[in-house]
Amino acid sequence: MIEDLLKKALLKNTKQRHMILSIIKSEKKPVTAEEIYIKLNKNKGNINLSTVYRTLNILSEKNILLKILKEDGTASYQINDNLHNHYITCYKCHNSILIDKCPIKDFSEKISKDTGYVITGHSLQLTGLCPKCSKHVNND
Amino acid sequence: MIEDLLKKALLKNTKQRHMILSIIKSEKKPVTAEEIYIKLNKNKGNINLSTVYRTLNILSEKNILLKILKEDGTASYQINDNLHNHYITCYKCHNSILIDKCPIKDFSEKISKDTGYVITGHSLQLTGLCPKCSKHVNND
DNA sequence: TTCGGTGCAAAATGTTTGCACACAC
DNA sequence: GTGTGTGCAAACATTTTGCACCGAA
Repeated sequence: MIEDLLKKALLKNTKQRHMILSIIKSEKKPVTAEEIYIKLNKNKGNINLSTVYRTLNILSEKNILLKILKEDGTASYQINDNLHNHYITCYKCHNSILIDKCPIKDFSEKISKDTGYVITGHSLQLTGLCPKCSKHVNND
Repeated sequence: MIEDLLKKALLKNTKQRHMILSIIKSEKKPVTAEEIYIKLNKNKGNINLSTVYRTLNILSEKNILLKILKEDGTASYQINDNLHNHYITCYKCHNSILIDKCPIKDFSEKISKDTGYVITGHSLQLTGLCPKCSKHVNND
């Protein structure tokens, strides 16, 4: 429940936060602030973009959301459960496809043991050439 | 040799590119455009920041550099050899430490086989709590 | 000589902030 | 009622772009 998430984080349960979280929850892919903002206002939510950013920041700090950085440096967010995914993006055509299993999970434990850090999140982005583009490569 | 790198990428061997690449090569850590710019002009290089950005972009596209995104969405760059590193950053005190082995290397092959993508780069950033901070956590 | 590269200034993009008001607790 | 959260507008930081000139091949 969204209310519980907010309570757990000691945050007030406002209409805005509720709507933002429910959009993120309903998505399978990580979403950007802009995307959330657009969806909100399609549903006549009338929520300010600053509020979206502020909410995303505070929820990431509290580890309720996972901040994912895309190639271009913009951020996406998803619920920080163990079901998240990673993508590989073609640097030519910008197509991206899902990697069906998070390779970090297995590694986390080892890293945690080695470093003493409690690992709460990670961001992984692979880049490459998709099959189509790698066929007609001439290095340009 | 820097000239060879540029030749290989079919790029002209200019003074600016040479200086930028030699700064990146001399660093152990990934460096930002700004940092390169500052170092350049300390060495009275007098190179424009746009040029730095353009160079970094083109060299990343050619896979000579690896673009690394930091938590805040800004980019750093390092030479794209097999010796690069990853870091884990504490979300409280922002300390970061080195992870001594890149966990993705082993995975790349499998992913490449599964997806048909040619994997040319990746960006991995772990977040967590360092040992010191995880001791006095009370969720704020 | 040609075309790619650079410098400069200006714009675009994504994100953050200060302030006054609003609303959850 | 109090203090956290929000809307708005303005600021900010990073990165990109248009254009004229420059210089490597």
